[in-house]
Amino acid sequence: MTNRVTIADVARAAGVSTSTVSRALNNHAAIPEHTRQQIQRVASEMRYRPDVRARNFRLQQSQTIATLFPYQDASRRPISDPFYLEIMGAITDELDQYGYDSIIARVHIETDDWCNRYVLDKRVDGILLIDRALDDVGIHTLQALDAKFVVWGAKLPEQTYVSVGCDSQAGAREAVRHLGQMGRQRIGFIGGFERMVETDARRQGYAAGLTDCGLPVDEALVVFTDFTPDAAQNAVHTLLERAPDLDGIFACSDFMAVGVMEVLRQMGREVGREIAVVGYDDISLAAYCSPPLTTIHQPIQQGGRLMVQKLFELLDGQAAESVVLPHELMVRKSSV
Amino acid sequence: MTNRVTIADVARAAGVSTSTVSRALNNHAAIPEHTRQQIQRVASEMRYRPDVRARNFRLQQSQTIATLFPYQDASRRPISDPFYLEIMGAITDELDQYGYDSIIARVHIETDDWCNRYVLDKRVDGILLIDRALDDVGIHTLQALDAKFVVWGAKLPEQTYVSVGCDSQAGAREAVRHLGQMGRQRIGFIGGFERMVETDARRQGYAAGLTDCGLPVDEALVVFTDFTPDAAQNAVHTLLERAPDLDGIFACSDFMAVGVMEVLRQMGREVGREIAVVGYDDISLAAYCSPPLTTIHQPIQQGGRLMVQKLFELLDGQAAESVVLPHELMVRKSSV
DNA sequence: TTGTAAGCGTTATCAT
DNA sequence: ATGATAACGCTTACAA
Repeated sequence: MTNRVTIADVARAAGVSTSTVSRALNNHAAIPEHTRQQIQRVASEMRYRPDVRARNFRLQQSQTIATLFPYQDASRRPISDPFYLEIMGAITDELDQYGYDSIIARVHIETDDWCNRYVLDKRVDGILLIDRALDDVGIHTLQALDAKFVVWGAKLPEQTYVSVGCDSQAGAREAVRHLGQMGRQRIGFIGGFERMVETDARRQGYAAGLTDCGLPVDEALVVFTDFTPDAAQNAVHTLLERAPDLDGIFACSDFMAVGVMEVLRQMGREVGREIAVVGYDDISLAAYCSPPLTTIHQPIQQGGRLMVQKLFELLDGQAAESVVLPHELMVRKSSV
Repeated sequence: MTNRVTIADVARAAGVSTSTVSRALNNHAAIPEHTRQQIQRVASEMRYRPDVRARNFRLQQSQTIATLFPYQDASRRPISDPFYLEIMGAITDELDQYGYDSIIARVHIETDDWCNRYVLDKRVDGILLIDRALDDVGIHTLQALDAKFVVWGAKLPEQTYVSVGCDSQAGAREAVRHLGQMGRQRIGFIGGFERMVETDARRQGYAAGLTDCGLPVDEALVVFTDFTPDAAQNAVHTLLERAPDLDGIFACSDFMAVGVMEVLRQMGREVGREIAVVGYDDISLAAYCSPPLTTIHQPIQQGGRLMVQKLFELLDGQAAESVVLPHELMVRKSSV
């Protein structure tokens, strides 16, 4: 209904062929300077804009990438998790620099039919996957399809694809070691879906941290649940039933940790003094909780940017390397 | 490099023409049941998938909508604001039901060149705009282009487009009235970019609420700043300098309110008793702050869903009506 | 009921 | 340096 001005209209107005217009507009070398400027002037006067659909179709590209957030029915980390949102923002901003659009969607972790939708249907040129399952069927399919994608997370031993992220195991280990150093003896673990890579790694790091401190690993102190403050609150009750002498909690995300702190407050247990709490992610609100939350900082902005850059290397036919980003323990009031 | 199976391949394999395949795959009425099934079987055996680019191009559609977040350089509400993220999640989920993709992007409030990118370039079929400026150039352009779009926010008096959202003025008024009823006398206002519609409306509601309570409106108690916790912290300092007897603060977003509470805590001022704080949005963390944050609840999920539905009505050629959603004062510990 | 052919708007090949 | 023309993969008149 609008934009009915096509390249043919411009060609007619400029008295040349569509090929010449196309070349002029794409700064083709064979077009002399003055012809190019002349055609570009006509085009802009006519308010001509190439139809990206036609262009992408012809060029067999999409100029779009998909940022996908896996979820699992039972333990569905909502897309409203601040960590997700922050990395989404970072990715979107970086993509914008490249003139690419970004599709955001949630995909079920147990299936790979979304690979069809995004890869086979040619909806996007590449995929950014935020987190993954231990034996991720979607990733297998992406590889089988020879799709270009980058995964958020640390590089796994046998990994044959590109990932960008922090070493969750090391981060969790450091968090728990910190709790131990503060004199905590009975430290609980609250994680998300057990089969997600990051949760699994943090679970291992938790155990390693306890061992580092000479503390026993008690399975009763490990709870897996939803990635939500609500679920985390229930987990706290469970933990306290199993271990009334609990004096420390390591939560797999700040989003959860916030719920943990709130329920403790409601129970009249002073966070920091009675029970220390450490989270993960260092979302922007972490420093503003009360008490401010001790957590493992992940360079989210940098990570998002890097994922995009790596993806473009892949799209460019290069062999990109995975990168493990540094994390940092942010000691705040919730644990001291 | 993959998916090189086109409709022509299927036609050849099935011994029919491409038109017949196309019709069979699109459940065209003229194709007899058994032929259809036969062709569909062949297609799925060959793992055929239509190229959405080609299909959309031919159909002159995009099957994609853009969810755009306006920002302004000076007062750039970051896309990481939990409210933005939550509504983005709601929209994305609803869009998924329709089989549509959602492009997420930030657009500068002072320009309208993004209209070219999304509308003229035919990148999307419609637009969801989250918030707007008082005299929004982008919206004017969208209307001039006859684009299909829905805006988040309450319906303005002269408004000739569709919007979905809560009545910010009424919400703010209620928030401030609540503070007044709790005996607060010196209530400050911390808002975002002054020329954004929602901030402006809340500013007006703030004044109305004060008047309702028989309190004077003091311009010195009104501060406009960035939509971030950091900025809100500075705003608190400003307010306290101007009015050391400040006993209440109404912040335009929970994201800001969290920063407000933290800085007050750092200053040793007890939130709730000494200074009451009320936020806006009721983001998922609001109930988990400490103290839990009194705020104006907006039905974000419902709002996102409704925006999508309204947009599809427009795309369908219908004349959709704006809808004002109910808000609700959530009284929590930060104000009592 | 099915096939032929045109066309969506662009770029690329091959001439000239 | 530029213009015809084909082609990208699909849908849809129009014919048969």
